[in-house]
Amino acid sequence: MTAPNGRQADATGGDTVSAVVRQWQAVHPGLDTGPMEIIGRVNRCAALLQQAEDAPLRRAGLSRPEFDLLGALRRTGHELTPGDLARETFSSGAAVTKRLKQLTERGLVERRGDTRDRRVAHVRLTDAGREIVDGILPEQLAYETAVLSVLDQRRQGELAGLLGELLGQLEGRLGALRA
Amino acid sequence: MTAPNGRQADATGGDTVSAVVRQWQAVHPGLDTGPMEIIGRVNRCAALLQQAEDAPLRRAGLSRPEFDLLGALRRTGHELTPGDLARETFSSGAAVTKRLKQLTERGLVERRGDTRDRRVAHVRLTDAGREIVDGILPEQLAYETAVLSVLDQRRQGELAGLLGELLGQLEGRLGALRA
DNA sequence: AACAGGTGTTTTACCTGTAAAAGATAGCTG
DNA sequence: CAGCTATCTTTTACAGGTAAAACACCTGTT
Repeated sequence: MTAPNGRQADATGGDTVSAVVRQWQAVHPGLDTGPMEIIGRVNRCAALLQQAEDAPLRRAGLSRPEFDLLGALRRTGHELTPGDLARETFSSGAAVTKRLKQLTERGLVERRGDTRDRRVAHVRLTDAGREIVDGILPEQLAYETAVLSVLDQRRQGELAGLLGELLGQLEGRLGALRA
Repeated sequence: MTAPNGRQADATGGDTVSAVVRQWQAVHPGLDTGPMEIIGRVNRCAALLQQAEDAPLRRAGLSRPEFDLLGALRRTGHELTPGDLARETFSSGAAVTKRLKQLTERGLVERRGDTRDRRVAHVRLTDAGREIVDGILPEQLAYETAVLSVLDQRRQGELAGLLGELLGQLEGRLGALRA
């Protein structure tokens, strides 16, 4: 039970999180460690997936946040303001400013000022920008498909569904809880 | 369908990820967006949960990485070297060094050199360190329980199980895929 | 018209993480 | 035992994010 070297054992106890949970149980018996089994795993999956995920992006010299920004422009299909991009990519305005600076220098996006309201800028993909997104996306998705293929199709569907429910609820209520 | 303001609609389409997927489908019809529905959601859930999760920690003036480090010491129950801590918390050695510096200054951990091998250090919790972990952990878990309660018990179990399977596979194979 | 307050964006100062190199030490090998 | 290589940890240089302040500009009010 006390997994000697940190090596994994069977199905439900095969990840590092369950080993951590076992350790906590030994130190604080009876502790309700239920949340860890979800939150701990979500965090760890996110970390591992991002690491793996970045491989195809790196080849194009893009970080994931940069790709997210370009992707937002591509999938909406129209110009977005820096503020829109911040909302769309869930990052701060300041972060968007910095990324836009670099992406503009690399010629992947262009900006123009609004004619009516001179505070706002409109950002759009250049041809090079659109090409790079369209080139990477399929590779990216293929790579992700390969990574996820460790789970059979049915489980992938279940997982996607459950995560969607959780995320929908969190997005709706988190503001409420935080207040 | 094109959700006007970014507001969510029904059950399976209620999160931002499904809105993003719909946008991609409109631009690249037929694209296999399956992976996004898992990976995108995992990433976004992780981001939201961490944000929410930190609330009880902040009251104790700890960041999550700091708490993870202290937690590793607490749950293993014995001294760990910086290298052990890096492995245990999935962070780089350099990051551990920095965190240890701060935690030592705050009197939450102590270090002593190894007598045999003078390269290695051994880190342990001080009484104050142990108390802070034991004080926060229940609050932390209670908070997480509340956040997750948007999902009923059965779904939480299913989700934990699926994530465990995925994580177990990823931890086992990711090294292999990366090679 | 002047201004008060609000909004969109950028700047500043700072904090934390990383990769790569440096530093220090162990332990094998000829 | 001198030297080589491997290991553990820290340092350095730097990239990238954030919060808060600063800017620039709009808009409704008086």
